[in-house]
Amino acid sequence: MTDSGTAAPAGAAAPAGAARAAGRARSAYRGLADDLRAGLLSRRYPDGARLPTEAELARTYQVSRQTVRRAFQDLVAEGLVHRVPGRGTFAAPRGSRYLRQFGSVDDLMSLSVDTTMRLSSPLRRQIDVDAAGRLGLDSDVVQSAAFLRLHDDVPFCHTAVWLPPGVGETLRSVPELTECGAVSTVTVIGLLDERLPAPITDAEQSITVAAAPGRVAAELRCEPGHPVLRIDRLYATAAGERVELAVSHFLPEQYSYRVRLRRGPL
Amino acid sequence: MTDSGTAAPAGAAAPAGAARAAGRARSAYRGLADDLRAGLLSRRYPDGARLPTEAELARTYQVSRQTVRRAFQDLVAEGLVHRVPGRGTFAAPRGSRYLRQFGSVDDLMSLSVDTTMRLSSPLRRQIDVDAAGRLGLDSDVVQSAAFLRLHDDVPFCHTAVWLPPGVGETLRSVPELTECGAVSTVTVIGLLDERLPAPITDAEQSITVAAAPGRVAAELRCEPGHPVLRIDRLYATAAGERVELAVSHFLPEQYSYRVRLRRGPL
DNA sequence: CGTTATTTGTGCGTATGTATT
DNA sequence: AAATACATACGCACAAATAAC
Repeated sequence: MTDSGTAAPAGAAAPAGAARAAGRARSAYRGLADDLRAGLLSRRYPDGARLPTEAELARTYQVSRQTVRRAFQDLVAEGLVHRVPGRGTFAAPRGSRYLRQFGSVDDLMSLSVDTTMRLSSPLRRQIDVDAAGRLGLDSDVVQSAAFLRLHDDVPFCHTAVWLPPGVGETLRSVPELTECGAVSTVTVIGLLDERLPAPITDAEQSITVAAAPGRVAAELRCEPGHPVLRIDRLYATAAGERVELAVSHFLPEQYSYRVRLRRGPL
Repeated sequence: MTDSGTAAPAGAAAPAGAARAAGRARSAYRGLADDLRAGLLSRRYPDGARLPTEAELARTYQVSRQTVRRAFQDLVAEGLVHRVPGRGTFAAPRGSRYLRQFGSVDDLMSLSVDTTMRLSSPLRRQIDVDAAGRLGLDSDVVQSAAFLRLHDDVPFCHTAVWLPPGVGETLRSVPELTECGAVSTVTVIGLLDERLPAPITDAEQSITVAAAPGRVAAELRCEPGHPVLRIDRLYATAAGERVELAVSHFLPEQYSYRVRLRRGPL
């Protein structure tokens, strides 16, 4: 047999043929990719393990080989598998465990899994030429807030955020950002992603060393001028609209930044 | 007309029909992706500009619409374009200019575009339990070297590298790594990529702040203990074989690390 | 050594769905 | 309502790499 193929000269595209009990539909290839991703992250496919072939998956999932290929394209792009012609598809080493899976925007959003944030300066209107410039605004008006991030009640990071006025308005009713001292596990970027019409797809980071400014040092309980890791992040939508500038100072004694990089073409 | 399509019931795959004067072939969709990528990086498509439609590209490049789609899939994965159903395909903002295009392994290889490296400690066999452990070796034997990276003859980074013995052997005949004081524009990772059988596809980074160790400080001409940006990089092949550990100390006054992050699924 | 079977890679045609204009 | 444009899905043919024989 050449491909898979029962007969069906032209597949009706229908929501996606196969079963789908609860959740929303998604597409066939995404569903398959989700399944495989789960297997990879859960170590059901250990490091280096060979995954089923395209033909096998096409049979068991009752989809065409092309659909299987489409699913694998995403997994390759995510660095979860690598493929070798004539040999097969293999689970990429090191699934997750103690290592941050991959430097992605979603990672930044889920930073809060085992940390909490405590608001130290509530969201309010402000004039800031520099921040407005970096956000690409015409005027100098921004909205800004500041908070600490804690791990086991110990502060390890101070973050200040600046938002375009319109974007800040959408967060006006969020108590986590308006009541001084509020403790929560939200992230600003997570809140924005739920409220903005366009999803946040890009983040630009700049990482360097800085001397802790007075106020930051006071809140982090270190001496002013103590060397800290400074990370600036500028978030944007796919269309390039900049929606948040965040400047964080991390205590290096308690934090190191990890990323995993992949190669471009394949 | 539904798709593109002249007739040709079953396309002969042939090297790829169209023109190709000099270089090696590649595939049709990669060639198209290369062309579009060049146009995007060169600002021929400015920020937010709308690119030709799938149908248009299929016509002008004499390929099927599927092939155009395949090319766009890569560009989307690279974050160079974003697509909106019913509207079109758009150049992602901020092509390159003063900003490092994207945090990828290739970036690290081409770090040397406007910098030079000067060998301060030639490649030689050595015992190092820690490095061997991080490289996943059974024995404690490694090969190691150290060098400075210069910009305008000013050192801004000190790097030490450790290699598994077998990997180090492949670099034995490279004068840039064996003659003390040698000045060049190579990168260790670039040299390895040319010589190893398997390509290097992964790099894992850890970034933190450190006090400059004595020897590093002396070579960077700063006081010992000066706060510096420390970046550890562990390179591996797709199969997970670790081939190089590099520990770099950057003078933060002259260097900041920039990365651009993209969102996972789309 | 070549032959063959397996497995992924490339290219194309087609049909249909959905979002936007 | 219609046209445009991207998204999904399927099928097919052949190429190229790999491994087993």
